[in-house]
Amino acid sequence: MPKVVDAEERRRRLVEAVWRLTVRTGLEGVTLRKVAAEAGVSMGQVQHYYASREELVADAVARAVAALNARIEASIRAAGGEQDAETILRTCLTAVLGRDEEGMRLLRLSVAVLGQAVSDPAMAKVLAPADGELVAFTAALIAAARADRGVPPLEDGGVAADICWTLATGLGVEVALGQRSAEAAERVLEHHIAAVLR
Amino acid sequence: MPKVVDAEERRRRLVEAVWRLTVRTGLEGVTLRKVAAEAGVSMGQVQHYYASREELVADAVARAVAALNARIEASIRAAGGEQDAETILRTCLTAVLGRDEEGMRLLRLSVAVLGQAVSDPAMAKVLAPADGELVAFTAALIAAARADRGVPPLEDGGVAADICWTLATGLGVEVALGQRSAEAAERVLEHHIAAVLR
DNA sequence: CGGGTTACAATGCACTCGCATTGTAAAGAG
DNA sequence: CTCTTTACAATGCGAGTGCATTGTAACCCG
Repeated sequence: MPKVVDAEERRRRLVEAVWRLTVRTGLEGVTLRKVAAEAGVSMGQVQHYYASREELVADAVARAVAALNARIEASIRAAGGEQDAETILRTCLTAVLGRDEEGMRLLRLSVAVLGQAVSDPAMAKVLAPADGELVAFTAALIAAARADRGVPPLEDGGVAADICWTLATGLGVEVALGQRSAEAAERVLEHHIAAVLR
Repeated sequence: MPKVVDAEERRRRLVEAVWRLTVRTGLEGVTLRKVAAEAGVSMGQVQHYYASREELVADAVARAVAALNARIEASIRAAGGEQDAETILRTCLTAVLGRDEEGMRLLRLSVAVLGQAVSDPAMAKVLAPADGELVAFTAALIAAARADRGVPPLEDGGVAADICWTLATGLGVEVALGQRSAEAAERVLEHHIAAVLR
C-alpha cells in the first residue's frame, strides 16, 4: 500500500470548501471546479475522493448535520450536571441560532440546502430537525424546570417541547436569512421559554 | 399597434410553469428551455416576455409571495366581521400551512426559494415572513381574544404575536419538506394558541 | 531494486446553459 | 393597398458543466 495520505483530512478539506461555496453562492453554485479551486487543489483530487457531484454534496450535508447535532450535544454537556434544568433548556435551544461564526455558517448552510430538500426526499430525511429522542429529552427538561419552580406539570409536555424546537428552527431560518439578528432571536426564544415555565 | 395579445395572461402562464418546475426539480432545475416546454410554448416566447432568467425567476417569486399574502388576507376577510377574535386568529395563522393543494404548492415553492435567499439578500427581503403591520394586527387579535376570555392582557403582546408567526412559518417549512402533515401542524399551532390565550 | 498499487494531474468530450441574432407572420394605421 | 410595429420562432454561439480517460509521480512490499 503506497503513497499513504490522510484520506479523512482530504475529504474534510473538500467538504469545508463545499460549505463555504454553498453559503456564498447557493447550492447550485457548487461545481466540481469551483470546489477544487476553493479547496486549493486540482479537480482530479476531487474526483478521486468523490465519484460524483451528488456524492460530494450528500457527504457535505451529512457532515454539516452531524456537526450541528454535535453542537447541541456539546452545549448540553457543557451546561449539564451541576446546572439547573432551566439553564440547560435555554442553552441547548439557543445552540442552533448561530451565535458564533461556526454556528452561523452551519445554520446558513442548512437553510441553503432546504431548497433541494423540497424536491429531494432523501435530503429532507437527513435534515429532519428534532428527532423523537431530543424532543423527549427536552420535555423532561421542561418538566424538571417547572418542578423546580413549583409549577404544576403540563398535561402535554411533548407538544410543548415540539413547539420549542420548531420555534427555534423557525428563528434559525430567519437568522440565516439576515431577517433577524442572533441576539434578537435569542431574546424571542427566551421569552417563549419563560412563558412555557409559567 | 398590431398583434394585440394578453401579455398578462402570457406572463401568468410562464410564471406558473416556473412554480411547477421549482417544486418538482428545485430552483436550479428551472431553465429557460424547461420553462418553455412546461408552459407548452417556444423558448422565443419566454425570451420575449423576460429579458433574462433572473428577471423571470424574480417575477415568479414576487407573484408567489403576493399570492400567499392574498391568501392570508382572504382568510381574514372570510372569517372576519361577525366571528370572535380567537377564530380569526386561528384562521389566519393556519392559512400558511398548505392545507389545500394551491397552498401546498405556494408553501413548497417558498421553501425551495429559501436556498437562494441565503446567498441573495434581495430575495431574502422579498421573502420577509410577517411584516410589522401583520404582527401588530395579530397582537391586537390576541389581546381581544384574551379579553373575550376574561384573561388579563399580556405585558408583551407584540412578542407573543411574533412568536406565533415564527412558529407558523417553522411549521410551514416542515410541512413543505414532508416531515409533518398539514393536519399535524395545525394541531400543534392550535395547542400553542390555546397556551397563549391562557 | 524492480513491480504494483495508490494518489493524484491534465486533458478531452458530449452536453446544456443563458442569451444574441435573425427571420417571419399578423394586424392595425394611413 | 403598403408600411410599420408587435409577437413570436428558430437557430447559433461561447461558456461552463459533470464525468471519462490517460499520464505520471510517489511509495511500500518483496
